[in-house]
Amino acid sequence: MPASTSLPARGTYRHGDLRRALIDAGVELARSGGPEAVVLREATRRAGVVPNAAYRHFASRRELLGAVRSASLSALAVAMETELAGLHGLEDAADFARANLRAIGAGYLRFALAEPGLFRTAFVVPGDARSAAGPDKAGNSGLDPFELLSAALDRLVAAGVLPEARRPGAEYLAWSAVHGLAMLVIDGPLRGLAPTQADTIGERLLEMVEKGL
Amino acid sequence: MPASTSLPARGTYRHGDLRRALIDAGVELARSGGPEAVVLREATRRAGVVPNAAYRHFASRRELLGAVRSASLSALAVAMETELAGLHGLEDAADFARANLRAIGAGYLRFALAEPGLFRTAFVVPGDARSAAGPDKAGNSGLDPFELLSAALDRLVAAGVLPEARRPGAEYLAWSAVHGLAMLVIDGPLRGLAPTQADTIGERLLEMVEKGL
DNA sequence: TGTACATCAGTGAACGCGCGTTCACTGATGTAC
DNA sequence: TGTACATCAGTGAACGCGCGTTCACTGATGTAC
Repeated sequence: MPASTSLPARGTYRHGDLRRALIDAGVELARSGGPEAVVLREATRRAGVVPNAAYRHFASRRELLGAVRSASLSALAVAMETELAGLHGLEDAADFARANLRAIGAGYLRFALAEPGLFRTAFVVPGDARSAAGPDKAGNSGLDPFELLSAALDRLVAAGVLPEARRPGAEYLAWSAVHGLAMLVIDGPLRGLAPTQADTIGERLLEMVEKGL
Repeated sequence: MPASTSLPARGTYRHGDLRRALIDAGVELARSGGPEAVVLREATRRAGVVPNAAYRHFASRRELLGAVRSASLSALAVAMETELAGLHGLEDAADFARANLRAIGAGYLRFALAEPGLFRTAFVVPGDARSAAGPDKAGNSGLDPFELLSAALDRLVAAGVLPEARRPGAEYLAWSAVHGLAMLVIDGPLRGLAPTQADTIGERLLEMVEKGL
């Protein structure tokens, strides 16, 4: 006898790890369409489950989106860490600290260009208040994107490149520059830019930040 | 006899200038809720007209949104021009050129903070291809926001502050920095920031751009 | 080791909602004679 | 100056859509004895 179309494709009544499956589906949706594409019904469809089954694991669509947002931030952190890991052969502490900050920025930009949907999702305004740092937003190092940037700036101070007096709030300046370029290129008026052009501008932007900070 | 609720509130059958009224209503919607709040049916409701009447003036919701977007860009240009007009008593051409660029940036940031909904609408990706510059996006000077920035940078070169070699593409660097801060503050993780703090960071950011450009 | 039972993850059906858009229409306006 | 008529801006009714969410349910699992 043929399986009814309304019956789940999986053989068992229980799913196994529906929460995980819904987040994964949500991430895929976010990847291809940004935060507004994270539609609860579609996520359940992809998980092979009836729509309201989601409410066993999330109180609302917003809560699912929040989980997807954390996953996106975590992916961003990993991209930044990957870029950091690529640094090599820099003996001088000052050079290393500088390269560090550049790597942070380059990783950020690279991720934004490679995964615009996830990038936009990572920065959606969370519906619930609780948006404190947490391990679900972090990369392999345990630091989230903001903390990675802070660490790079601290290293810059430690190496004597950035005067201590200019350190407070420096996150916001560096972050603004890089975030702005990302936004303009993936979503804004610089949308048409070829990836190589975007890279070039990214280089110059990081140069400007380093010089102007 | 009481007016039927489905009849228009206005006395006459013809509206007068429905196109204008729909754009105005759309701008109000964008002001309070950003681009996604520009809902065709709500705009017609506010104009006191039946939903499909909008199709006499716009081919689709997207087209209405496009008109609202142009109006938002125009408002941004005006805010920048207003800031420029406030400059006074700068004899030295170099000082003036520098103040000029700062005013452009400050106007941009001020508008983003004062009208986040319109700001976000101004930078929504237009559905139709034709997004060329046009008078509908411009301020009183006839220049749109991007052109205002370009002009300020040109002045910087003319005054000998910015080396000619660094001029090409400088728009993107300056724009990125300011746009990024705007985004982080109105929509992003810096949402909670007090306006005075935002101003302070804005100042420092413009300093960084000037120094790093 | 085997059985009874509580737990609770997922089902099935339905809800109300507001949206964008299409259709055939009506009646105010302005122009030609 | 007055009348006939074409134009086309706005009406009225309806469509299909997919969404988030609620309800009472069913049946697989794991635990207590």
